[in-house]
Amino acid sequence: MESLSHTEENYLKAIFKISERDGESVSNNSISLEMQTSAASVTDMIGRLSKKGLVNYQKHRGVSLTDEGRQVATHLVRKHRLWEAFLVEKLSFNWDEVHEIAEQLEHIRSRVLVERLDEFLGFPRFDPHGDPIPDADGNFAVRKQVPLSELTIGDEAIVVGVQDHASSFLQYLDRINLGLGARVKMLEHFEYDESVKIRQTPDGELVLSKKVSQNLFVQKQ
Amino acid sequence: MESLSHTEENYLKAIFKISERDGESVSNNSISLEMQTSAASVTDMIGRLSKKGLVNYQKHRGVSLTDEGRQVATHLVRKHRLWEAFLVEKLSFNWDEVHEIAEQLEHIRSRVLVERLDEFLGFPRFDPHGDPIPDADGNFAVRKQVPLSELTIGDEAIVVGVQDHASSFLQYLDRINLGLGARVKMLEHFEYDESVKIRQTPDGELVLSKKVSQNLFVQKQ
DNA sequence: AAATATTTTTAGATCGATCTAAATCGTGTA
DNA sequence: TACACGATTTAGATCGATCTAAAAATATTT
Repeated sequence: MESLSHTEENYLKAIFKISERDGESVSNNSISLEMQTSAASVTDMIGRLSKKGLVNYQKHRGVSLTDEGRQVATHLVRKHRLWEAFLVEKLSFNWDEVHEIAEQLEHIRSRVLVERLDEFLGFPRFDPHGDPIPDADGNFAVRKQVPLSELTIGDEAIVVGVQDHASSFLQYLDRINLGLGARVKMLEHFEYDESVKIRQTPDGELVLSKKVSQNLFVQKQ
Repeated sequence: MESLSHTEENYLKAIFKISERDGESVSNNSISLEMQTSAASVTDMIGRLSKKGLVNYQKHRGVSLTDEGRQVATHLVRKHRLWEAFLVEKLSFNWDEVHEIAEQLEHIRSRVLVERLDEFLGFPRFDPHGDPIPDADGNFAVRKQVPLSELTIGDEAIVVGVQDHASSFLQYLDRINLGLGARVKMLEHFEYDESVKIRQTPDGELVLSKKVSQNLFVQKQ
């Protein structure tokens, strides 16, 4: 396999991401949205990826990853998340600062580098945002997590991830001192605006908006 | 300054390298040789770099880096060598395995990443091959080093660098256990083939070919 | 089902990076 | 000095990645 361009890799990653969210078959439109590019460019690139056996494609029928395409995509996700872990754990970056840099680092080509990095980091299973780091075979750890908004009164849980990765959200969480690993207990749902009140043990009580509570993943205790 | 393509960066690095070796003004030919590309491509790229103010150029007159071009080039060298140090010091790569990977990593764009990496490595002043790592302002440490071949009988010295970076040379040095930091004493010059005999303290005596002794840098004690 | 809207593809262009082949420039030597 | 050779530039093409505008296909709505 001749090696892929950064662009081709980015398309594969986008298709992977969309099909995780919306199902196997992905529309041209959703790709052009995700990639911030024109539909015409997508059609063009899909043709090239199809010729290389990385996606299944018939005109007007949507596109899906082949096994090989999925493997490339998950390896990119693996690299991206390992680099994010490196930046946060070793170079003291904050979790809202690492995406852009990892977006570049994920294209570095060296199988042994990735495995050495994994080892250097102590084989982390989740990245700084709580997203699972796939293993070398592309398998993702699964965790029974739910949005914090879905806890019922009295439930106790631990914050394990975020749905939204926007800097502004991550910085907000820093500001209220609610990060991964925080222990929380659901105290109250307010019907009016669907906000919730929680107790963060041991700190104190917090009211979180609907948007915030839906974008935090927790694992029930 | 809009950011440069990898290709543009590679040209700047090549021009920097050649002008370090052969003097300020660099010929199209030497660039095409260094970059393994056609003379026509070089003319084309030189035009673009010139338009961006990174090189001084007049037709048929050779090319030289502007201050800005030199700054870009030294920053690339800085990144390359810091990443090499990282790969060897932190990820246990051997010194003959890191060039290719650093060649990719040097293009990662993030000023703060470079400074954090430098700090993480403890502000190393030399890379795993003994080459100086320029500081953030592009200044290179200078060291009064000479090729081992130039030592006179009785001179004692420490191996501080290599001229040739070829894997085969580095692996040969590993094989004979002569690495950076080795203490050596010049014992004898053989006129016949210009090989030399040295004592490596405390290990023992070694005969090195002309080629090897010319490609090892030492610092007299 | 027909009309309308949306999505996708095609056509045709541009731009960066590259090539080969041909033309031109510059220099050292006969 | 003029010629010839090597170095450099120009001309013209290709390829990947992108765009806009127009055409075609599909989906939705009345």
